[in-house]
Amino acid sequence: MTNDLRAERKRSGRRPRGSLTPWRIVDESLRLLDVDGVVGFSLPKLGRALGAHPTALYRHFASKDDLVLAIADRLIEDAMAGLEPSACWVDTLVDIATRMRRTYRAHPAAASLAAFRTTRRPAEMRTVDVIIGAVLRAGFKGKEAAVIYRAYADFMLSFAGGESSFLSLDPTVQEADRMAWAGAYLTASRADYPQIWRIRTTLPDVEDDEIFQTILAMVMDGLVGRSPKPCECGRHASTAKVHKK
Amino acid sequence: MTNDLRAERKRSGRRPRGSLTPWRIVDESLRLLDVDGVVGFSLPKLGRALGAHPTALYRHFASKDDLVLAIADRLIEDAMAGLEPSACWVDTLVDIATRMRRTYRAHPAAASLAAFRTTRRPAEMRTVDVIIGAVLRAGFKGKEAAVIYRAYADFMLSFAGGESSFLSLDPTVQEADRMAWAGAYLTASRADYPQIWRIRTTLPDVEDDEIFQTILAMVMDGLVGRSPKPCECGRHASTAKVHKK
DNA sequence: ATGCATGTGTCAACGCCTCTGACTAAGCTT
DNA sequence: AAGCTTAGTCAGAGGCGTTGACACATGCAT
Repeated sequence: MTNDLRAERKRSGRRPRGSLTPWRIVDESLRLLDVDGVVGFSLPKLGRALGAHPTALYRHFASKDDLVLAIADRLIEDAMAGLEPSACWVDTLVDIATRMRRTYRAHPAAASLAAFRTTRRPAEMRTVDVIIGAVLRAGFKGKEAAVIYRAYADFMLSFAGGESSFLSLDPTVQEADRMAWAGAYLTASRADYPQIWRIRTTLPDVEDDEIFQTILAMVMDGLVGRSPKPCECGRHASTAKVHKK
Repeated sequence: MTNDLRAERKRSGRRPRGSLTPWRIVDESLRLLDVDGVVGFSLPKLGRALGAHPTALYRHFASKDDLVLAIADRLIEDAMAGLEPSACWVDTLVDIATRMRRTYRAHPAAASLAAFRTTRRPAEMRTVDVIIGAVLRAGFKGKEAAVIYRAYADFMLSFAGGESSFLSLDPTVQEADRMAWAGAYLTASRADYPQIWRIRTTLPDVEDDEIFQTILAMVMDGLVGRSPKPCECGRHASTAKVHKK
C-alpha cells in the first residue's frame, strides 16, 4: 500500500486523497512522541513523517490542541479496550487504574500532553460510567458518590499523569534525577539532612511499581473503609473503623 | 527605585548593571505566568516586562528550562516558609500537602511547569528531610520507610500538580470542562450512560477542596493504618485492621 | 460524458519563539 | 587612571503554529 502511494505520488507529484486520515495521524503522533519526546513533537515534523506537506494536517485537525485531544481519547480507548466491569467494584477500580497507568507508561510523552485534558468523547464517557457504576455498587449515594468518584478519578489520572510527565522529560534530566537518590541524597551530609541520611541507602532501591501499588492500596483501603457495602466478591472486606477527621 | 532606573536608562540608553537579578526575574516570571498563563510566557516578553532587552535574561539563566527550575525552587520555598515540624507526624504530613497545594493553586501556570521537576536545591532537600522525619517517627523503617516516603510525596506532588495543570489551561477550555458536568453529563442519555445519569445532578456541585480533603484523608488513614506507631498527639489513633492485598 | 462543487494536498508567508555570537559599556580592581 | 570582567544590547538563524490562496482529484448532478 505504501508503495502504491509512493507510485501515485511519483505520477502526480501530490499525495492521493485519503492518504491522510485522523486515525493515521494519531498513530504517527504516538510513534513520533514515543521516539522524540514532547519537545520534538511539531506539526511540520509530523507532516513530513507522514510523507506529506508540513501543513497538511491542518486539513484534519483545526489546531495542535485539537490533535492533542484526539491523542488523549485514543489513549483512553487503548487503555480500556476490552474492559468489562468485574463483579466486584473494588476489582473494577483497581483494574481501571492499572490499565490507565499501563497505557500512560507505554506512551509517556503523549500521556503528559493528554493527562490533564478532558475529551468528553465516547471512550471517556464510557469509562466514567463504569467508574461511577462501581462507586454506586459500593453503596455510596448522591453527593457523596460524586465526591468519591472525583477523588478516585482525579487521583488516578494525576498519579499516572505525573509519572508520565517525569518519564517524558529529557532522558539525561531523568537520569540526573534518579542519580540524585544514589548520589546527592546518598552523600547528603548527616548534619544538614539527618533524616534523609538515615534511609539514604534504601532510597535508590524504590521502584515505580512498588510506589504505585502502595498508594493505590491505601486509596482502595480508604474507599473500602468508607463504603456502606462490602464488595461483591467478599475478598475485600475491611474491618476498618478508620478515624475520620 | 524604578524611577532611578528609568532615569539612568534615559541618560545612557542602557540599563545599569545589577538591575536584573535572578530573584527579580523569578518574581516577574511568577507575575507574568499568573497573568498570561503558560502560553504567554516567553523570555522575550519577560525581558520586555522587566524593561530590558528581549534576550537579556540569557545572562542569568542558561535556558528557559534553567529558569523553570529556579521557579520550581521558589515555589517550594514559598510553600514551606516558616514550616516547623509539628509534634505529630500526621499533622506534619497534612500540613506539608496543604501548603504545597495552596502555593500551587496560587500560581497554577508556574506550578504546571514546575510540578514534575526536581531541583535538588536546599528548599527541596529540607522539605524532603522533614517528610522522611515524619515517616520515621511513624515507625516505618528501612526500605518500607523509603517506599512510604515516595508514595506520599509522589501522590502529593502529582495531585497538586494535576490540579494546577487544569487550572492553568485556557480559561475558556476550563469553563467548557466545568460546564461538561453541568451540561453534557447532565443531559447524558439514560440509555448510553446510565450510571452517570443516576448522579448527574450532584456531579456539578463537587468542589476542589472537597476532593482534596477526601483523597488526602484516605491516604492519611492508609498511612496511620499501616504505621507501627500511633501518632504523638493521640488524636489520629486508628483501630483499623485494613485488609492488605 | 461533462461540468461543477467540494474537499484535500500544497505552498508562501507572517509573526512569534529559543538561543547564539559579536559588540559595547558599566563598574570593580589595582 | 587603566584594564578586566561581565551584564546588557543587538542582529540573526532556524524552528514553530497558523493562515489564506491556490491546485487538483473525486463524486455528483446533469
